[in-house]
Amino acid sequence: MMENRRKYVLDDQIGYLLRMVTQRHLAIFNDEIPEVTTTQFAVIARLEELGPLSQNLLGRETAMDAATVKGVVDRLARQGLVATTPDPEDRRRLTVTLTPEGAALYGSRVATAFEISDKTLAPLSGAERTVLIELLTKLA
Amino acid sequence: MMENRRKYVLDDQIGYLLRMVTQRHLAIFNDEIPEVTTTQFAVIARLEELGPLSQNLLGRETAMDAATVKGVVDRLARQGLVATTPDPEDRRRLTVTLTPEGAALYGSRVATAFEISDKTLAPLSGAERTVLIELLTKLA
DNA sequence: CCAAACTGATTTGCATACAAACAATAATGT
DNA sequence: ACATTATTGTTTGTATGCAAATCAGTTTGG
Repeated sequence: MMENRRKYVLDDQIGYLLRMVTQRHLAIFNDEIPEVTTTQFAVIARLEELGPLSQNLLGRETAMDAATVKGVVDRLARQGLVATTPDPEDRRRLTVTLTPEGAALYGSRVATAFEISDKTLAPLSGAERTVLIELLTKLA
Repeated sequence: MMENRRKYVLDDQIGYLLRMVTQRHLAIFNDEIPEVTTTQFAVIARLEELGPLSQNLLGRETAMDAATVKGVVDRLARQGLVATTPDPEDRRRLTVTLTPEGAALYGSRVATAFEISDKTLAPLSGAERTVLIELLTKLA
């Protein structure tokens, strides 16, 4: 008698693994860069890379929906790391700009951000890291 | 003149990739099993696997902290999928039990849960899936 | 035995995350 | 021109997720 039905082991499910690895990564990030969160840093990095963006476009560039990006931008603005200005061309738009303080934070923390990625991947060899990034990219 | 400093490309960072893959997975789950969330299903699956557990232990078994698991259990209890009873052995403890309704939901949805994992991994070959799960397990 | 340390649960506060509904504005087709 | 449609941003509601503080109950060391 063969038991053919696979057992649903939570720990083997992709969703559960993603959640746990994310938890570990967030903890490392929070230790190393307590001033901002991962999402806030993502916004700053994109603004540094692409220059001023409308709030909606910024959301698309950082994989956040409109409601989420609004909250993130609000909190960054409260910290003085970004500024928002109305767009005279399109009165619906809100342009989000990196402030000098935001740019300074980015400049002083990029190296640490790389270290955070390294620490997260520390249990893997170099080759394994490359494979993992490739596979996750296919799933993103 | 070699530019030696690596550029911080958000899309290559493990944290950003994890967030995007998780988003895709959550969307698939929500499509297929709208009655409960991924975390709620994780709680149900663990209770099915291990039987009644104290709320704190349940949290450890599902990688949720005490505050988070309380919310999840409360919402599951409101839906009648789990029940909580005080533990006479240790008056601090709250025992969480799967109700018949919860067990029925699990039974009727496990197969779909497998399909969800499959759909999430659909862009990968069988060999790639195995590798990915192995690598993520090392990072969890 | 009993103070100190520990554990279980709750609460508050903050930060994502997404769905749904909405208002204002812009673009489009006829 | 103008009604339809689309886009941008805001708001509300629900659900994680974690830190920190607190309270109640249990265990342990001297």
